[in-house]
Amino acid sequence: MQNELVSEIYETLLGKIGHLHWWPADTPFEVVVGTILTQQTKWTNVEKAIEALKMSDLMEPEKLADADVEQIEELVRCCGFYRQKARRLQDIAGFFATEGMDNIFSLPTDELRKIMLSLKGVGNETADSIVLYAADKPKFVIDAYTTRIMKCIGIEGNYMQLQSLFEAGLPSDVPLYKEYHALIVEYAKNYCGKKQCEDCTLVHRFREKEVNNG
DNA sequence: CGCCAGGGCATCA
DNA sequence: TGATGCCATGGC
Repeated sequence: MQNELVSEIYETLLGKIGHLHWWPADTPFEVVVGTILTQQTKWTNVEKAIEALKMSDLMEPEKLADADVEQIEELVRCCGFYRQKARRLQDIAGFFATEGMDNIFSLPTDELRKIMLSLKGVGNETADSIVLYAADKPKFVIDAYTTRIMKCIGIEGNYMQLQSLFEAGLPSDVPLYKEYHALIVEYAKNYCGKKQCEDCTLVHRFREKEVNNG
């Protein structure tokens, strides 16, 4: 039942928006940096900060870990919460510099997720974004947009419940997970206001289906 | 000027 | 488990 719904939403979004090439980055570590910086911030700000870090030759775990935190603060200031983010970035960089990113990313998916969650500044969404977009392992990312859209359609749940719902309704496929999450974000950004859903044709479509079915 | 952005954490009930 | 306040800059 709900498994079909998950697939149908994907097909609808894909037809409406088309394929996206999301989260372009030169290295997996750059993706990790992006997951922290993008928290509660627009991606255009993150691009500036990433570029600034690269210009300062800090886009490597060892170099970022050894940098002055004040310098990192200035480079990521445009992303907001810059004092927290600078310290958290440095902590994570230190972790990867010590453990070796290849070693960490070759761990089993669930183990990797747990380790990422143990880092300060890494919650459910950021951990899953790292697992999926940096380590290329199948974990479906749930964000505020996903929660909002599903609630509009009539399905509520906490993070893990929604993640289980999506993963149960889809083949365990990394490119699919990546694109689906990207489609949800792109759709919601343009069509779903925080309060009103009047322009949300996706919601209308599935509400009609629901009415017709029962 | 007010609102919100691809969250997470400490604190409290 | 769930709700609340806080972190903070930038764009519209």
